[in-house]
Amino acid sequence: MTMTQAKTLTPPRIPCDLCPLRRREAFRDFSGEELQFVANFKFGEHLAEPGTTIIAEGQRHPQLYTVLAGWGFRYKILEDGRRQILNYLLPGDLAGLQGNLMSEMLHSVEALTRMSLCVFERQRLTALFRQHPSLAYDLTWIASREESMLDEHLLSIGRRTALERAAYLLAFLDHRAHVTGVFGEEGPFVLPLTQQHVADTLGLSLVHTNKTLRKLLDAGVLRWLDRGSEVLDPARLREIAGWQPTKEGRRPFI
Amino acid sequence: MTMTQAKTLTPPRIPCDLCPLRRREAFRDFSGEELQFVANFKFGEHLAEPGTTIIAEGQRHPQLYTVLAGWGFRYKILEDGRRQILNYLLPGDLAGLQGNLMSEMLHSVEALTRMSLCVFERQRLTALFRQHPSLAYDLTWIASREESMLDEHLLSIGRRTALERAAYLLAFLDHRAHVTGVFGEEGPFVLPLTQQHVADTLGLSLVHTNKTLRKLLDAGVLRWLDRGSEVLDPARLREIAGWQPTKEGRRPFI
DNA sequence: TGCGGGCAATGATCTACGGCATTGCTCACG
DNA sequence: CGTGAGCAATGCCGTAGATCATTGCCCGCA
Repeated sequence: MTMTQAKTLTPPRIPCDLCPLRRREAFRDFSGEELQFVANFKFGEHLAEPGTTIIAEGQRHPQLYTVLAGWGFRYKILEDGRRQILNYLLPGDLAGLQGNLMSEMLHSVEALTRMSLCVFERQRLTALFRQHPSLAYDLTWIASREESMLDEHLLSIGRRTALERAAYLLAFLDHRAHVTGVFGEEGPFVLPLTQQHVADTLGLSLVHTNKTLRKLLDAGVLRWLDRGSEVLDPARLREIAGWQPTKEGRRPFI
Repeated sequence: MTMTQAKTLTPPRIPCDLCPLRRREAFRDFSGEELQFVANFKFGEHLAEPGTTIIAEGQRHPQLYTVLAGWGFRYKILEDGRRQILNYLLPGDLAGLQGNLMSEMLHSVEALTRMSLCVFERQRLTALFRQHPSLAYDLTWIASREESMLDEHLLSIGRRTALERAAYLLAFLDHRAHVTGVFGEEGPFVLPLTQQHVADTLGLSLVHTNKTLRKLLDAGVLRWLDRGSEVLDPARLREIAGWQPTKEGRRPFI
């Protein structure tokens, strides 16, 4: 068994009342009662190394995850190997809700950086719905938020040019990364994607992605590092993309 | 005021216990108690003529809809008018849940054929969550199902060729139409899309869509009518698309 | 010390798809 | 009865983006 396949499921180490997400401005805090329930709901923690598969398409997967730290992504593949990245997972995001609530997973999830995840049991979802309507509501809210992101991605892939798409993706990720606080306080503010990830998200070939990114680099709105990029001029990037982030207030998480 | 802009909101005419969806095989029935709540939850009915806008992007929209009959679609547009159709609405589908639960709509909804919709008030959603966990669960289930459809669309637009995409779309719609029973008992089994709709769904130009469809017509898997098409060979179509519908049991609706 | 694998850069060619323009049909409407 | 709008079909040409191939760099590992 190689290092990257190692599965780590430890009992809760960070108690929920010290959950790092609670302190962040972007997130809504729990009421005392909710906190108590969630703490009990929490089943363990999972540490995922970069490149590790967290959820595999086609398998039954009895757990749900909330991202505590790090970057991941969801994807699907065609039989011949063509891969489409559907969305990225950042702190506060829920993984495993997508697709029929209880049956086989319809997509895979992989860690982009080292991630830590909060693990819940799917089974206990019904208890959550029965006992905590406010949390159930949050869950629906989260699902509907994911949907609206997918809507935007669909618009982007379907109707934007390669340059606009690339700008959109990076603007989108950079914005989300700042809001959720994955970067940490002081940076560096690096989006940890390879060009292959970008290509698989945009529905472009690797070569063409490289050439498209080059235009953004030459325009000085972006810097490419090894295995990642840094947005230098978010405003310009959004302008190229024809996209603006929608202001949101504090959002819920589970 | 022209005919196509007319808005019709009538009080409930079909009582919920006679709801046509309840009789269909694809849908789960309510318990007596649930039925009573939903009947009370129901605010009215809405009749939409073809081409009519039901929900407009950017507006606050205090209602939710469940499709009772007919076809509709959700879409977004870029500032310069490029349009992307995100998904289609068929009987049993919920419209208006996507996007942040309570704020401005992030997409538009338009009727493709004459539609009848069941109208609910968003505000009363909290009561639903408080009083009927099972229905709340269904709501989340529905949202997560919509997500998985979007995932598939994203895969399709991002990674399939024009021919595969077209085959996928038609196979997908044909399958869903049969399952939900929009076609009625005896047909005709016509997907009521223009080639412009197909193009805007697939992220292709109108001309190229026409040429791509032509290949499917020539192969005999499809028949094109005025303002619509009929799938002649579903199996072949799925094969071309590299897609199979996933078996589902009875699904909930609200 | 050399070797292979992951990542990025870039040139050369090919093709899938977009954009433009025209035609023809049907149907609604004055 | 004529006119115009919506929909589909199709030919021509240009281009965005795919595919193939090569190079270079860095790093982990034998």
